[in-house]
Amino acid sequence: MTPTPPADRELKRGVLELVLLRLLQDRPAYGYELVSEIARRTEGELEIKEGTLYPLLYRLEEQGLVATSWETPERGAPRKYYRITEVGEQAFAERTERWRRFRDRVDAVLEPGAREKKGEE
Amino acid sequence: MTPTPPADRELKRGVLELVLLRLLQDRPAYGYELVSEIARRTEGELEIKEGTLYPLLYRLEEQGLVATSWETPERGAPRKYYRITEVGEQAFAERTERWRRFRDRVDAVLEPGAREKKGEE
DNA sequence: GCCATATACTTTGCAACGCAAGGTATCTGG
DNA sequence: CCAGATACCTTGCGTTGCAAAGTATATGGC
Repeated sequence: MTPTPPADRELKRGVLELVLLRLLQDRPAYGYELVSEIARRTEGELEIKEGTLYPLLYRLEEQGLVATSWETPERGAPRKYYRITEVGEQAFAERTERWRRFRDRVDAVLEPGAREKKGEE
Repeated sequence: MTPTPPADRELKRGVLELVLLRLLQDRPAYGYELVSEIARRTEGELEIKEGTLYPLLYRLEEQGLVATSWETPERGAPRKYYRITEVGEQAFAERTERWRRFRDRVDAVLEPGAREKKGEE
């Protein structure tokens, strides 16, 4: 018996990058921090594991949407900070638009009262 | 060279089954018909190919969410009709709820004005 | 000093699923 | 008879979330 059916796995695909870019818009952050930050900001709905986050960040970096820099705090292990780039901002805008269109289309289909409304009956 | 990077591909995952169940709520339909029906009802946003649809339908059938029956029209090739089951109706309700929660969480994070609103500043 | 624990990053291998590409069979029209 | 539309099915691949395991540094208790 799963505490809360984590069947949402597939739902996350396609929005995780978008969500990450959004978080980095507020301020640069390091990976380990983002794991809990995502869970908090999405109220656990999009909780991800390290095995998901790091490859995801590498992809964003490859695409030039984020840039990195190592920083060594007074105490604790070194951190790799990620910040959003200009290109990343543009990508964020585009992908947000895409998400909204997608979301609206799905909602329109799900709408119980929709039922064709094409005119004919 | 992909004409338009099908980045939306990943977005579809997780909602396609839901959308299919929704369409079958209106009336039973056969596979080939659903390909164009989905495109029409979602204004092309969730357009899918046969290579996607059929395996998807098999999965739904395995899960007992839809049932099938062959029908041979007066003219044309035989058709395999899919209709939603009782279990399918329940699954639809649950998954719709899940979609709404997911959608709202994503929207809440994207919201430009959100910026923490935790109380502290 | 040593070891458990927490922090922080990385990698490997697996499974799910959309899709391109190809295949089969039936019917219709020229 | 054959081209094309209809309708269904299958194989193989790429992407990506995740479990699991590994590395390294710092801290506190003994």
